[in-house]
Amino acid sequence: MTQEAVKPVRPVRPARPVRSPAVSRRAVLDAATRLVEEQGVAGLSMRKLAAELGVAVTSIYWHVGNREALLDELVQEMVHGLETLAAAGSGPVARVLSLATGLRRVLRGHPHLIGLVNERGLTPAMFLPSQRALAAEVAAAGLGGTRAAEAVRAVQYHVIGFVLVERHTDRSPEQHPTAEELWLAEPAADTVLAGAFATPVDSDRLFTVSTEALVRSLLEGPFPAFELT
Amino acid sequence: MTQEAVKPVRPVRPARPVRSPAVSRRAVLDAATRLVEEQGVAGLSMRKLAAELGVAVTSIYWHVGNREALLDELVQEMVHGLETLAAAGSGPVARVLSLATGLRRVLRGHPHLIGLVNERGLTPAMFLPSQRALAAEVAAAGLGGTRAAEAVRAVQYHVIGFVLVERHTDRSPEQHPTAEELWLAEPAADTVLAGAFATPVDSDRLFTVSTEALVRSLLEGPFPAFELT
DNA sequence: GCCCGGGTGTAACAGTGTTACAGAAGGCTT
DNA sequence: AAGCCTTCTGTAACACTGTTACACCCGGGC
Repeated sequence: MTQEAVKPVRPVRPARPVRSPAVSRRAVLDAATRLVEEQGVAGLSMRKLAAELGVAVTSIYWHVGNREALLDELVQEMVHGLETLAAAGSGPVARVLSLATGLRRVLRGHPHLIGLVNERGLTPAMFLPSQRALAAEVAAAGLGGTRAAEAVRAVQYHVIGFVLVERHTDRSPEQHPTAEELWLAEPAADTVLAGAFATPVDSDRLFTVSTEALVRSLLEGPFPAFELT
Repeated sequence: MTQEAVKPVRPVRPARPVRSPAVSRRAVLDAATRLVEEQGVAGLSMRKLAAELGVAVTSIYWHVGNREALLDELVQEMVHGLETLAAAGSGPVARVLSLATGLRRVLRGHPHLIGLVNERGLTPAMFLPSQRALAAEVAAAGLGGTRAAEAVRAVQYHVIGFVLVERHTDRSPEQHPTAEELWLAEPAADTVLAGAFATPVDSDRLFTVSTEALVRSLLEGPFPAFELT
C-alpha cells in the first residue's frame, strides 16, 4: 500500500538509461525555460514544448508529470539562483541598499518567473537567503527583535512589490492614456509639478530613491535604538 | 470606408431596445463581476457566464465583444471607484499616510482585479486621482518639481507593490516551507531575532510601519527643502 | 526463449476563446 | 401591407489548451 507504484507518474531517479531516451528531463526543463523567457508563462504549452523537442506530448508528461509541476521546477531553479547574494559597501544603509539592488537585479532577470513565485506563495522561501543577509545588516545597525524583523520585511515587500509593478509597466504598450498625457491634458495649477509628472518614470532612479528613503528611515528612524525590546 | 460597420461587433450605444433583450450589457458585466469575485479571473469563462445568464455564448460576445474587452470594462469600473479618495489628518506625513491606507483599502477590496489593472498597464490611469491628491500633499510639505514627482511615485509604487505581494501571501496554502518554519529549523545566532521572524507577518502593521517610514523619509528626508530645482 | 519495465506514440476527452452563419422580432420606409 | 434594416439570439463549428487511457517498442534479466 505504501508503494503501490502501478504507474510511476514521475521517476524519482532515472537509475540507468536502458535505452537512449529521445529527451531527458533536463532537456525538457531547458526548453521550457527558453519558451517561458521568450513568450511568457502563457506561451508555454505542453504541445509547443513537445513539438520544440520533436517528441510526443506524453513524453513531456512522463518526464515532468505536469504543467504545474514543470513550472514548480522552473521556479525552484530560480529560487536556488538567489542564494548567492552578499551585501557590499560600508555603513548599514549602503549595505542594505546593495542587497536590495542585488535582489532587484536578479528578479528582473527572470521577469516571467517572479510572478509565478509569488503566486505559489514561494516568496518566503525565495527570500530566505537574502532575508538572513538583510537581518545581519539590520542587526549591525543596532536594531533587534520585532523592530529588526519589521525592517527586514518592509524592505523585502518594497523590493518585490516594486519589481512586480515595474515588470508590467515596462512592457505596457501604452494602451489607454498615459499618466503623462493625463497630466498634460488637464491644466494643472502647478505647471512645474505637472511638467515633472509629464516625464516618463525612470525606474532605476525611482527604485534607488524610494528604497534609500525607506531604508534610511527604518534604520535611522524616529525610533531610537535603545527602544528595543 | 470610415464607417463600414458591416458587422457592428460592439454597439456604441444601445439606442433603443427594439426588442426586450434576453440579457443586457449591464447584466453581463454584473454576472462577470460576481464570477470573478467568486472564482478569480481564471474562473471567468464565457461559457460559464452564458450559462449563468441562461443565454447562448454569442450573446455575451455581442454585448461585450470579447473576453479581454469584458475584463477591460471591469477594470475600468474599478478604476472609477478610486476617484473618491481624500486626504485626512493634520500634517503632511499623516495626510499622505491616510491616502496610502485608503488606496490599500480600496485595492484590497478588489483582490482579483488589481492584478489585471497592472497587467494592462492601467496603473497610471488608475492612480491619477490619488496621484493628484498625493501631489497636493507633497507640495504642501514643501517639495516641488522632480523631487515631488519622485516622492509621489515612490509612494504609489510602494502601495501597489505591497498590495500585489500581500494579495498572494494572503491566500497561499503555505505549500513548501514557510519562512517562519525555515527560521525555526536552522539554529540561528540571534535567537531573539529568529523568534521575531518566526511569528507570522502582520500585514496591517507592516504596511503602516513601512509606509510611514518611507513617507517620513521622503518628506522630511536628508534632502533639505531648499534644494528644489 | 520469455517477461518486465522504462520510454514513446496515437488518439481521444473535456474544456477554453472565438466566429461564420442562420434565424427571430420589432421599427422604419416605401 | 410589404419589405427591409437593425438588434439580438442560437447552432455549430474551428483551433487550441491540459490531461490521460492505451498500445507499442526495445533493451536487460531470468
